[in-house]
Amino acid sequence: MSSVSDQQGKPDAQPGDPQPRMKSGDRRELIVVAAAGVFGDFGYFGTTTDQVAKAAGVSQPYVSRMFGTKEQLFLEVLARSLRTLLSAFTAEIAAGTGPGLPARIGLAYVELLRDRGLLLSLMHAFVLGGDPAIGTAARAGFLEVYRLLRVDAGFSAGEARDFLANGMLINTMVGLRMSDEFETNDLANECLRTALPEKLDLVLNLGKEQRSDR
Amino acid sequence: MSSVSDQQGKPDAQPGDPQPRMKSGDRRELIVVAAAGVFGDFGYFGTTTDQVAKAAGVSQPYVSRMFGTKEQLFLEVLARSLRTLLSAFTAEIAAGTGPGLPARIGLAYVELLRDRGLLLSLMHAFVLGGDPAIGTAARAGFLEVYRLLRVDAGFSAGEARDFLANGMLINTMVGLRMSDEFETNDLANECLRTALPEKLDLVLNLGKEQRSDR
DNA sequence: GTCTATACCAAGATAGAC
DNA sequence: GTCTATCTTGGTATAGAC
Repeated sequence: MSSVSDQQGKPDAQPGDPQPRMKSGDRRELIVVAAAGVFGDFGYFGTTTDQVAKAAGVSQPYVSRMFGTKEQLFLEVLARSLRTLLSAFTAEIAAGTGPGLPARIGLAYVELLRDRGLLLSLMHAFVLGGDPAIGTAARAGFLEVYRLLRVDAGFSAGEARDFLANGMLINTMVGLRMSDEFETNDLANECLRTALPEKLDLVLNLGKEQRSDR
Repeated sequence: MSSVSDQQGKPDAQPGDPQPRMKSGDRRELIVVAAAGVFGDFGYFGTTTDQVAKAAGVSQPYVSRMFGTKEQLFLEVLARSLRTLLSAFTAEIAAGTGPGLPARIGLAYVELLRDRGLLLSLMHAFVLGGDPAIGTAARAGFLEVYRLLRVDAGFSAGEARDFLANGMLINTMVGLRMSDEFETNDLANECLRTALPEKLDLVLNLGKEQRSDR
């Protein structure tokens, strides 16, 4: 997946560099993806539209112009995150139900960590349930995931709970940057290993990236 | 537990009402408790010092004056939340280890929902692990809880994980205000019942309060 | 110890050029 | 479609009175 500005043969997002013109929809997608990363790190209120703009390599007013409000942008990030998650799960279900499904959906979930900020943006949305717009969308999204697990995937109520509980724990530990302590703290080490028996390396690599771009 | 201003025989926190003088430490505690509620609803960045001041019935500059910065205030809320949680767990351990301990600690955890904003403030802190000050404190707190479970309470790694995972799921559903949908949405209903086999009413009552003071 | 008034800054959104 | 310049608001922190 080459970065968009490669089509011009130029490096990404140089500060004052005017961006090449682009179809509105493509640029929109680009900004939403960049926004997911920033919202994942700082949450809805903690993120500025300028941070998003910088991450996407466009000007701050352009972000406002394109999405109207920061809230609208966040809602689009949320929608994209849920869409991606639901289709990843749906793909596993389509690949066959049966005793192996929970494990496969679990792996698919962890793989979503590759999509920078996807799960963390969701998590930030989930803890803002009191917000009129965000809370409504977040609840609906969570319930849609629950429905998919129970109905489409055929999980029992207990299986769905266990799955979601583990997911929330993983999200929390990623949000906590627990991987920062992986080598230096035995408890952190064990905690990560226990919560992520598979794909531990994914979280650790993620942690390195995060540390380097602060 | 009577509210502090009752000692004056007056109703709480009237808008322009100058607050009675009080020992600095008492007022501090009062503000930290009020702040926990607000931070729990809106998170660190989403909360204004003015909201906290209103909730505590003092003036906004007084909050700044007393805590220096919003960050310092949040760190004190975080510290108080962790202290309360750890001593609740410690009390259960002191009451006896053995096969019943996990269940008792689980109940003690859910009881913490009575302390408005306690678990939600923690949750907001956990997803801000990238913040230099908050992240550091949050990681240390989380690991201290993990240590207590593994060492003091004698949980196995798997038990500790299961316990924490369920805790994070409960926090998430509370943050999501899932209880808003309890009566109208069958999936939400089942999801809450499954995650909170005990003390479901506690979350539902909490939900009512939250809805009424928005 | 607590308030009122205010300075100061950061951030979201708008206007208008290109 | 995208930028620069700017208006406006809201929020933190400070000064100073009581």
